[in-house]
Amino acid sequence: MSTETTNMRTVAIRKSPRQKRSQEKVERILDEARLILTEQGLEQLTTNHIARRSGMSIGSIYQYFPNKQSILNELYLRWLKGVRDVVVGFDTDETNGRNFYEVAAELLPAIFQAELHSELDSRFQDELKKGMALYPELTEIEQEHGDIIVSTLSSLLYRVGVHIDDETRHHLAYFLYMQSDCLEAMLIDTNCSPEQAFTWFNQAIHGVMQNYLPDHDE
Amino acid sequence: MSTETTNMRTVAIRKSPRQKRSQEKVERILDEARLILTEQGLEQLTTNHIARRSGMSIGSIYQYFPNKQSILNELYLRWLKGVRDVVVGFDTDETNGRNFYEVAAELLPAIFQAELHSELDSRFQDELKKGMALYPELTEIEQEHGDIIVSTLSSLLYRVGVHIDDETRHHLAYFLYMQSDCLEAMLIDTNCSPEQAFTWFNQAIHGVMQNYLPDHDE
Amino acid sequence: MSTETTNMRTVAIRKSPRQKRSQEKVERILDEARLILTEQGLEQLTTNHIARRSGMSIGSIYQYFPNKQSILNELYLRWLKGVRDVVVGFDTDETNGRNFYEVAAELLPAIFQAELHSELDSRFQDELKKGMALYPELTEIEQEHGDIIVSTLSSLLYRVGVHIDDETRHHLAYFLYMQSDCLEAMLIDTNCSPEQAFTWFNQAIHGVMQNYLPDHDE
Amino acid sequence: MSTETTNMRTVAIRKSPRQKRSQEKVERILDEARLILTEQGLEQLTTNHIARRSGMSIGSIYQYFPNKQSILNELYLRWLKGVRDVVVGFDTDETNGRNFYEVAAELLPAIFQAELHSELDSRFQDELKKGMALYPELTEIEQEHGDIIVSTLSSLLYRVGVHIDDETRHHLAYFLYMQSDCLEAMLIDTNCSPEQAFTWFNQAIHGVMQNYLPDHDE
DNA sequence: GATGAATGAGATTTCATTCAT
DNA sequence: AATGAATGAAATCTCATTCAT
Repeated sequence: MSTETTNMRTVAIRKSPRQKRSQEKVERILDEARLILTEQGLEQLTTNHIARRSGMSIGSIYQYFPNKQSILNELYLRWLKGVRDVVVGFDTDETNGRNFYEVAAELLPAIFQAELHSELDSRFQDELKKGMALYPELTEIEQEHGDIIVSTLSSLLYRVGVHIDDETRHHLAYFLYMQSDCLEAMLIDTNCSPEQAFTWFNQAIHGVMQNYLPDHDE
Repeated sequence: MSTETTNMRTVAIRKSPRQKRSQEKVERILDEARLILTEQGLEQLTTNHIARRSGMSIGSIYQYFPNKQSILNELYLRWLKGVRDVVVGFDTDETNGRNFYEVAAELLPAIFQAELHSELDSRFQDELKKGMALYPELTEIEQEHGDIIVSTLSSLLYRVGVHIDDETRHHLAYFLYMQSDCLEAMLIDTNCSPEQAFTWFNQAIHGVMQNYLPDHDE
Repeated sequence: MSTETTNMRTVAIRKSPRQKRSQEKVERILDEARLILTEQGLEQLTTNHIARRSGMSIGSIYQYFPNKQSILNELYLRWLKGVRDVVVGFDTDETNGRNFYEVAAELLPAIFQAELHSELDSRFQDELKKGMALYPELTEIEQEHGDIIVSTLSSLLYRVGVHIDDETRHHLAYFLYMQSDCLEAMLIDTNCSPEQAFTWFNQAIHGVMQNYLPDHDE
Repeated sequence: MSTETTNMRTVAIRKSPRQKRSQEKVERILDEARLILTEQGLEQLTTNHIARRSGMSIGSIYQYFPNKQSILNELYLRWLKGVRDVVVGFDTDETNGRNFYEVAAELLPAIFQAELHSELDSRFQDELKKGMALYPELTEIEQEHGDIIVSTLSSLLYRVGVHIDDETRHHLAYFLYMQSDCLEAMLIDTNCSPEQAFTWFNQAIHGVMQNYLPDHDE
């Protein structure tokens, strides 16, 4: 009965919440779950707890979500979507031929903002990641998400003039994705000034990218 | 009831195991716990399970560890110590005045090797991360660990000639620490060749460090 | 707290469904319940399930039945009625003075046929028995049913000439009822040929009845 | 998710109760379960209920039985064993060549006594049978049991001189098994005198068996 | 010191039934 | 009459921890 063999459960939201009332309830559940995660951590995220705090009955929770994990799932999906939308938003013809460093200078802060609206969200994100460790399904979701991000970044690289073989470009995109992750960690975990951080990461990225870009610098 | 204050339990090992027998028991418990974690996952890591597999009684476990969490704690501490030792091992007078890039070229692979000895260890590490999801104390341990690593790297930076103000050097050390993390993720998650990855990360590090290092390159 | 007094709930059908529409709804509920029982088993027989499948609201179900149990009750009553009707159908003046063995030779197969119309019904019957396991009231219904059958058989015995004291005749009727049960079990559980089974049971019945019947055989 | 597909669970007793203490606990649990079944019926047989009534903690129940069903299982197994032992006890060379009716006259009351020690046991038996309807595993147990009984009876028939083909003799054994069941039902459900009942069933059996037995009667 | 039986809080989930709309 | 969202009691089972022996 190792984790790998956990039988796949349905984790989709139960009712397609067309009606406003239903939608509100779903939101209330998710909001409360997010608050518990942020304030008390994953261990305290029990179904009873969510019900009590959101002023609903435990039965109501199960009217909207088939099981506890699906709540975590939904939170995670929404979280990732925010980030993905930002990146995908840049993947248009308008980016074609633009200067990479300019695009990066816009993209990085945008991603950063999408991920972290507030300090609270950083705790929330941590707890979500913990949830990922526990529920393999969440990891799958993240992998898909990561694939999309990296593919999009790869496409972006092409648009700004990186015309190398697909595989290397893909790896390069992954490298950049990682850098944005690191930047985020640095801003969260240390009191380093954003300017300093941005400068360093730009230099780091520049150190690699200068070999792949046309000579915009001159 | 924020997580930090939730459990103020004692998680240190119970008896300073001076006697050889005691020490052996502690090791047996930890070994068995590691095996269960690696072979069967965190879900199967129950105190009863550990007791049965290690041929001891459940009561004996509690003679040496105040609670289950402290076992995970100890495992995690030892794991981190391995990595830390590598870094700290470079923090000697012998490093004074050495070329940074040379040191980095030795340090990065060493860290990488310390973290992942084998495939088994990667499973073990995953399960430890799950443990972190459930026991906030483990997260604290990791933070302390990170602090030590970063401090040591900062000290290393000084030794190789980065004589800037302490805070900035500390941040710079953090930046380097993150880069080693990224490198690891890249090698695990993609099929990028190690050479390629090492090249990129060296270039990235170089992009930043060249501004802080004396001109060794010439 | 003996079982008999545990639930003194109303289990009768709620409204005397004079109106055609109401009657139709009652039938729809019962039909759907029977289908669920046959196709999916007692575990899936939930009020929500019945409501969804019959295209009605859960509230409507409770308009026509005071509780879930009363639905099972009604199904069971109808089922038993089928068998009872067969037996009662023989309890008319036309049977007066007929040869017992002739009557028995008609009655036994008729009962058998009434109980088991098809394979589906055997599943349905099984699931009803599960229901009996959970709802003691169903057992009471079966007892009443048995009483009626036995009384009717007793009356039949009188009609064919068994003019012994009432109590003994009642017991004799019970004996015959049991024999039909055994015959059924034998035909279901073994691959014994119906002819063989009928022969044996006729011989068994004959062994007892010959002492109570006028000498038709000669 | 019909009953048939219920995944087979372990239903064996958990600890081989070598120690006296353990054995006593197992007995206490089973005794209390039997009492609940007899006094309150299958619906009231919950794990919490058993724990409370037996003055043990719910955890203790699960120390000795892996799940609720296994308790019912054990009760059923023990019950059946009593009956089986009686029948099998007759299946020795000493029975060879004995008069069938004599053997039957000893066997039937013996079976009857083994099944029903008291009035209470009849209710207990009823509830066990209900349990059978709910838990398919119990049905399997009963089928095996029935097979053993019938095979043994078939062997007995051979010993007393019924030398017909195996299949028919097997069916005949089944017929006799059913008759003992009926007799039991009659004595439980009606106030018919045991003498009367035994007489009838002997006559019934005689009606069939006279065709298969050597002429002991003369 | 060692044992392991006993404990019981607590987690997830179901589903009959109610009642405001 | 009809609806179906809301309720919450109740059921099964786990497992960290204690403590009498």
